[in-house]
Amino acid sequence: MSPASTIAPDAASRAILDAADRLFYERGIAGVGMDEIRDAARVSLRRLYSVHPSKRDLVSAWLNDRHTRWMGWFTDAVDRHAAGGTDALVATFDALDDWVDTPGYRGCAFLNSIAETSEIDDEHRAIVASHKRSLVEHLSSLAIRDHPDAPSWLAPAIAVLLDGAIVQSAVFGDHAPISAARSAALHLTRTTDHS
Amino acid sequence: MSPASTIAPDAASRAILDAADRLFYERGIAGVGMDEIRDAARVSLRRLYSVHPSKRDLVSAWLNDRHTRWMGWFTDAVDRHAAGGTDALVATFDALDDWVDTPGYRGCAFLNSIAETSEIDDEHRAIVASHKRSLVEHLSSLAIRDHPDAPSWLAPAIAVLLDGAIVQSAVFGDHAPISAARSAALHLTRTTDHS
DNA sequence: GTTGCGCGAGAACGATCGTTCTCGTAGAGT
DNA sequence: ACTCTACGAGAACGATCGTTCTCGCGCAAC
Repeated sequence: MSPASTIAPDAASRAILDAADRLFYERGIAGVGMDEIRDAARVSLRRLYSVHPSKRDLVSAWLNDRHTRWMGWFTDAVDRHAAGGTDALVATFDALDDWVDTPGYRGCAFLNSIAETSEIDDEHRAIVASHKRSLVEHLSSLAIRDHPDAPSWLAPAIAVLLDGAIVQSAVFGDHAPISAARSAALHLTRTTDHS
Repeated sequence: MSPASTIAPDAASRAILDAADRLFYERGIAGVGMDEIRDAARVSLRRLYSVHPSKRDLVSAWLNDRHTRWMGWFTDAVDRHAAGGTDALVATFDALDDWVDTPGYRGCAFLNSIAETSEIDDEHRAIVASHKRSLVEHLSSLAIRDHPDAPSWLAPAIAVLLDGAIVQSAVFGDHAPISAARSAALHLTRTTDHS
């Protein structure tokens, strides 16, 4: 099937997406050339372009891949922190706390990618919007489960707090915004339950 | 002093910063070339570089200029909306509502500028961090004035809600995140006063 | 064994862009 | 009037980068 000297196609695809994830996230989309993706993924430029015919296509594939991986990590981390008894909506900020400590933390890759592209990139915008929408939906399901009598704005407000804490912790480089957001979330979940 | 065929130096500086503001904000820093700044500002490339010796220098000057102008607009808008009797901290979201309706709204220029530069730009990061810090400080002064007994995390939490609402309204293109954030802010200001 | 196809390595191409240089000219000082 | 300076217009340069092309080799089919 495939010659021994070349990597299997699916392994190459995985390596490409991994390389794109690391490089695009740490240095921005415009700051990384296709040749750097090639070097990091250990594939030829020819194969890179045969899998992703353009950089925009690669960026779309990267965003889609990161969406599923990030959501998986996020739900796991929230479950883990909520296992101790803390409210799941509040535990989202504990998960965020873990993330910020990761070396190379640069905020939300989706928000960053939108910020650096001009208005022309409709496809990337759509992916980012759908990512944020599914985040809000996940928080809504948590809210309905744990706070069925809370007002309908609770989950969207938690989502706003989350995104705000993500970007501010990236700007300031510390955990202060997260802890303020967590305090607000704790207060909200405790005082809006039967209203 | 200055020949009739050339614009006065200070007027040229103003025109350059105005052009930079419109173009950089709408299309991103990397998406705008120096020649487009020149065309929009109606100056020569030579004068542009004599005022700002590099694009990074121009970006720094633009960020500093936008900081003072944005803070002026923001405090005015908050005062205007708070004049009707609404809490000043809550009125910040009414000001944000006005902003989002502005044609060409693309979120926070400072967050966008950080998102598109790699880690190398220490100067830009410092300007953005100081901008956000003075925003938090302004909110803190409002909180101390109107809610002296509120917990210390109230103002930072409002700041997180503000930034989250700014970026989410840019991503979704609607006012829903702002209204959710406003509801949360209203609830927080009403229920944390004597604790 | 020979032919042909597919792929990796990397050169090459074309566009973009930040920055500098050249040239022509118009005004100021004397 | 002459000269010198300063400036605008725009060409030019060099670097970067997305994308494609060329070359050469190795595996496979017959």
